[in-house]
Amino acid sequence: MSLTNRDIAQIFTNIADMLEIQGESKFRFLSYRRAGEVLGDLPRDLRAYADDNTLEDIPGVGKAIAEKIRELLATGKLEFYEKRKQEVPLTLLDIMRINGVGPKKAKLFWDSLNITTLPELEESAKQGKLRDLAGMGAKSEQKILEGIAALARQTGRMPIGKAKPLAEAVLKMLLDIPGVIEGATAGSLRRGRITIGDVDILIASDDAKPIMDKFVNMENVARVLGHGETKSSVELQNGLQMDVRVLPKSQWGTALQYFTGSKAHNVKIRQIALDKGYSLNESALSPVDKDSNIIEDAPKIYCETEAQVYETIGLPWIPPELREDTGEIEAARAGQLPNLITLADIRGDLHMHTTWSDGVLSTREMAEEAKKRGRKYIVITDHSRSLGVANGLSIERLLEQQKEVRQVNEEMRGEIIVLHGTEMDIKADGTMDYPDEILAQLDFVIASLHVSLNQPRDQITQRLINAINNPHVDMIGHLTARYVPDREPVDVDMDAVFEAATKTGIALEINANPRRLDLDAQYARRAVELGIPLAINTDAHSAAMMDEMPYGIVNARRGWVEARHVINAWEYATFAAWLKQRQ
DNA sequence: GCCGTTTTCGGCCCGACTGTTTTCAGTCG
Repeated sequence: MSLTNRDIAQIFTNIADMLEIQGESKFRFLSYRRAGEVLGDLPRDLRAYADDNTLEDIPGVGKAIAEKIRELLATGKLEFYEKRKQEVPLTLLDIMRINGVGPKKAKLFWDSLNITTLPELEESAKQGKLRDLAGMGAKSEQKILEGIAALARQTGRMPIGKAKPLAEAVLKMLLDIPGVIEGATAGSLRRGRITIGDVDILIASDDAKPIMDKFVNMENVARVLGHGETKSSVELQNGLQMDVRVLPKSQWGTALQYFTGSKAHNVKIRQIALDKGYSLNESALSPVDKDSNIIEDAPKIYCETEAQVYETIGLPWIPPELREDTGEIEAARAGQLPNLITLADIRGDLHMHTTWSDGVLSTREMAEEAKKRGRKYIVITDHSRSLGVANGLSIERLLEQQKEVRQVNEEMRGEIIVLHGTEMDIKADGTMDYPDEILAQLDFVIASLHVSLNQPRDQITQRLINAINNPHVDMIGHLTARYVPDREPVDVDMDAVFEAATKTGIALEINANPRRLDLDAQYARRAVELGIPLAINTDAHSAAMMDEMPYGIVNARRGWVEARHVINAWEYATFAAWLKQRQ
């Protein structure tokens, strides 16, 4: 079993934690942490970079880390890591997951009480052994017990589809407080990440106290983690952590920029600010001298908008979805930021289900709902015959359905165009679920993986390539079949899939369902680079799911996708012409 | 350990909050 990018990323993250516990140079362990962050989200397998000799082109990867990646790929092990594990127990890293416990505390417990695991720590806390340690007290001990209990409640990062509605409800409540001028969610939610670690809410107001008080007293709060004058943190009953910060409107731009992140993006932005003669923090840009010390009596620059912040340091405003330090700052400098797609660009929806298979609305109802949402054209794509659990259509029912779709299309002429297609299964043996002569009668054919998702990489890859090479298949649906957070993506050679897709001109889907968001952003970006057309579809099984399109848009924006890359952002005539030249 | 439109050496972001403290260290984002 070879190591995945995520396996390798985790090893570097662990090394970072270990080095931090050991009191290594800050910049050294930060380098490993950065490598861990970058490697988990790469569009290609590390092996491919190693084969191309381009490991060191990856930002955050230099000579030393590239060498370690090569060792891991070649041997499956890393001598450096094995040695560290001898020195720092791996279980000590679990202790650092407790809110309020960092490397210093972990080391303190280990050194003084020989604690290396969570259960040991819990036991010691219960026995009151922690309170007498240097810098500890009864209160800290209690917090550790609460933190351990919270850890058990948490199930890791929350899918954006769950976190976003919660965050927006809280934001709405806070916006109703008298004196509040403006409010927004920041952090990874604003950047549109697929999972959210905690929610950051910013409020512009001159009177923070009522906001702080209302926030920590919300009824779904399980635990108050902090309650300060301008900043408070709570843990909700479902385990989600939420932070609220209040600031004057005059500082809105710097604060929003600061708290949107990402950390890597901001580190670079602040460096650029320093080069321009300013120290940038969440409240202002402060002029500095040549030693980067703030000039006390020089006037600070306050920014009400983010655009002013970027402008002051000589850059155009960078959309939040791009702020991951994966080339957006260089692109901004060169005046080559992409013109990212927006929800308003979407004209069609090419993937949806009806009561013919496992949807809850009829063809006509889906068409009406799509029209309400401004779609100009849709494709009805129910499941194919082998997917019994989803009431997949036999060939007879498929052809019968076509008559109905044609009729609805006729009835709604001038309102919306309704096409007939299928979401066909790519079967476990790699064959397609309908014969070619049937597929030829459909307007649009999606091929998707739904079964035997645990097959080995070669088999999964071959199944996808078979579908891509079928001349009737127009798009691959939710390519990796992942489900956030409980189902991992299939094990697939994406380079091989992309290569096949490039040859046939097939489209790849960005499924907008917030549990899927598949293709993931880094793959969407790679598809754009390779000239592979994309489609952003809701895969709606109901009217409500049609409203999930914004999740797909945000994910596409994270992948640097522009409207011109997206076939269902095209005018119908353009889309139809594309379909025709495929046939 | 990484990185370079001043640098291949010498930098590397910054403030709020908490709990323990009589002035600050640790954690977090």
